[in-house]
Amino acid sequence: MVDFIDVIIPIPLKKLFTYTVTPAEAEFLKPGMRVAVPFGKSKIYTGLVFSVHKNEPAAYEAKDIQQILDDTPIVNAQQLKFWQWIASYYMCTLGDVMRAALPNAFILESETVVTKGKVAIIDDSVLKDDEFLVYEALQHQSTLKIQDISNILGKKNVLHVIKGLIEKEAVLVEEEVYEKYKPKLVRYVKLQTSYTSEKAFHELMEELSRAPKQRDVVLTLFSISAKTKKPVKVTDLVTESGASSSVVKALIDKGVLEEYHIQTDRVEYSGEDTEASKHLNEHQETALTEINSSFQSHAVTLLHGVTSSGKTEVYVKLIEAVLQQGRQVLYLLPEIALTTQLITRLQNYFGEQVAVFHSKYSAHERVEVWNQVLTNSAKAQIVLGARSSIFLPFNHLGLIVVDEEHEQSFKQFDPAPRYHARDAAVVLAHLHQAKTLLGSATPSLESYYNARQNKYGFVELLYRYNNVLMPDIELVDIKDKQKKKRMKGHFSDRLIEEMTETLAEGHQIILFQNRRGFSPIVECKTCGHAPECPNCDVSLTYHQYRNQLRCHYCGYQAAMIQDCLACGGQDLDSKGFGTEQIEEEVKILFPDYKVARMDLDTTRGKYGYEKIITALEQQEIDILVGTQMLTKGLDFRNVKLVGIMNADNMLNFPDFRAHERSFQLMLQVAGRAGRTAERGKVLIQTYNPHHNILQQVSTNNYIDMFKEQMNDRYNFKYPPIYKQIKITLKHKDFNRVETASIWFAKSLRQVFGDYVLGPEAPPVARIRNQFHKNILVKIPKKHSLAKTKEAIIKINNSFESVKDFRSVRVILNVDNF
DNA sequence: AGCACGCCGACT
DNA sequence: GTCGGCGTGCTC
Repeated sequence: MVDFIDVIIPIPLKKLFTYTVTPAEAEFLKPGMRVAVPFGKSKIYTGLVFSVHKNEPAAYEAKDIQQILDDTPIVNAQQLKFWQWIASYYMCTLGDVMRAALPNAFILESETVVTKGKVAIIDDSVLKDDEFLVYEALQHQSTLKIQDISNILGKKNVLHVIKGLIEKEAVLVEEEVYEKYKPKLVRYVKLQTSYTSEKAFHELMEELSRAPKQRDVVLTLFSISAKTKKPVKVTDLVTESGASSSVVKALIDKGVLEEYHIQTDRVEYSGEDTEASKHLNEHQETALTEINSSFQSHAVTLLHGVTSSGKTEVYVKLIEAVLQQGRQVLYLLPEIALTTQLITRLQNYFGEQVAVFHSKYSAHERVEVWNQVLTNSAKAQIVLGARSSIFLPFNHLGLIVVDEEHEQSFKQFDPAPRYHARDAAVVLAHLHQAKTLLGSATPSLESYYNARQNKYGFVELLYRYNNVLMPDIELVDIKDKQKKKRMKGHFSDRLIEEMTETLAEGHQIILFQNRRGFSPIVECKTCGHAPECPNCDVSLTYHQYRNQLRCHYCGYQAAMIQDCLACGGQDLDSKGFGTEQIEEEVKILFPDYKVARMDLDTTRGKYGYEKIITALEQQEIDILVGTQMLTKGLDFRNVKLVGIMNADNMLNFPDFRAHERSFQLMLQVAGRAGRTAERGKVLIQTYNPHHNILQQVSTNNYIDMFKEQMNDRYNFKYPPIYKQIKITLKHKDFNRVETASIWFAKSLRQVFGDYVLGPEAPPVARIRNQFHKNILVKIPKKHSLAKTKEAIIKINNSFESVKDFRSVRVILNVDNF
């Protein structure tokens, strides 16, 4: 009887792949272990064991596995279930999920390595030019990688050359697999055991009397180990003794010292002792009690707590209780809010038990966190992480906190799986029979709706900490101001007044400029021509600080043009206004104050973001101009005034959630003002002060906003009343996407009728030289989501069997908002 | 997704 | 006449 395993391969193929294993291997292998498997003609991939069985595949002969990579599973049974849920709900393959879930370092890939062939000397004349170059390079270097050969030949396609060389037996190729993760080892030294006796030690000192440096090192080592009674690191020894590391090396070579290595963690917390969690005020206390009782009847509870109400302290109390039961906690945050501010705050309470996991971590650091969670290490009882941390190998999860629940960045858009971390977290918690707490000052409509439907529990926290008043929000009609000539650039007289006053009092100011949808473009005043991206259907945006034109979609950059490309006119105008222009204007209006800017450009570096935040905290900045980034969970004590430069561009954004988002964004930004004793002030400049959303923002009226928006959602068949799936088709040939999308939409209409919208070209119809078409399927609550997806998959399958359509890329995006 | 196999234009 | 372009099909 032969044994088989089914494995997941990290490529977007719908099937699992079956390999043969020996009975001993079948006994050893468990689902969740990694194996190296041959795949295709020559490649070796990392597969993840999904099941071990004895069903021989009928249609083909299974290959043998190459190697087993783990001793114990690195993915547990609950995760595999979770992966399957993600794959089926978000309509992607298990391979896609595997790619997203496992730290990169776990996924080994083979690399083709070229070495010298058996025939020792080859007659040069039989080799072609390219072949000779490779052959010669191998005389100097024992191995070459495909990439090296590409570089040598200056070509991309080198496979033919290699093939020719193999035929002539001039080279051999092998597949080499690299273990990407190497534990970080720290060098330690100790005295050789033969010198540990007092007598031997004295003799050693005598012996070293003529080598004073070495003697010093040995003495230092002796004193450090006497003091700390712990292993001594080489680095510590070097710093303490002031000797160079070559002295230490000499001692090791002599056999006086012995060198050894201990595996260490890259991710280390070196903080003070933990402090006790704060006492809650009466409102927080009530909220906590309500959350706990809500958890009795609901697995998910939404906490609606206004900005600065002290939600974090409530979370801390909940987390403490869960930790006491010996269960793990996952604390999810939008990437951008994962700043040192919150991390240190939690570390102050929970010390070493907090592990952090986000995209700025290196591959190795991620593996370490993964392993800590997997082994339920004391160092990872609380994981603080961005959306991808839902994939960590939890085994005793007791609570998931999703903070800033309304943030759209919880949804993954680009590579599959296109999951929403908040929604996936609810499912994950369910698998662990854990509770989920969603927290926000401005809940998403879908969560609030779920709470009103009693699907989720609901708790409110409506008082700010220390009973600070909510900021006073004032709307400024800039249309009127323009008419009366009271605008200076983009600043109304009201805003300038308030700014002057605030600065005079020694407080700080935040100016918010929503960049999206309103970027500075360059336009010729003579002919109206604006330079466009050669790869995408968008105008290029002007970046002052490097005097460049850039495309936000594909990253294309060009030098700023001197004269119009169409008519040669010299009079160019940079339209629109971004953060840069606001910054310039502020500098002119308030030359005596320090202005800084926070947007994608200024926060690019590794600590760029932290630098600006710290500068603001230290009050080195008086006025901060920024984009959305400003909204995310930052706590600035001294900011008193917040100015929203233009509310209209977000309100008019072509998206069914534009109003909801504007409301959330404005209230979040407003929340940055006056977080301590003094009441903050918010000025919102707009052309349309009577807009309902602005009225609701100014009165902080969530309920009205909710009711009105829900009414729209109901009327126009949008989420959360209807579910929706977006289907995007991409191809470099416009006509092909056109016909393909019409065909696709027509097939969908045969099943779903009027619930299908499109095909429609998105606002930017061409990105990276690919034309896009969107089709939207709306699914009423009464229809089964599973059946709908089945039908879509069926249509997609027949679509793919049409020869002309096969090269059209189809992207399915479930809950595409 | 890669990667090999197979059929048509621009160079010696 | 070849070299190399990328359309099509398969991967246990």
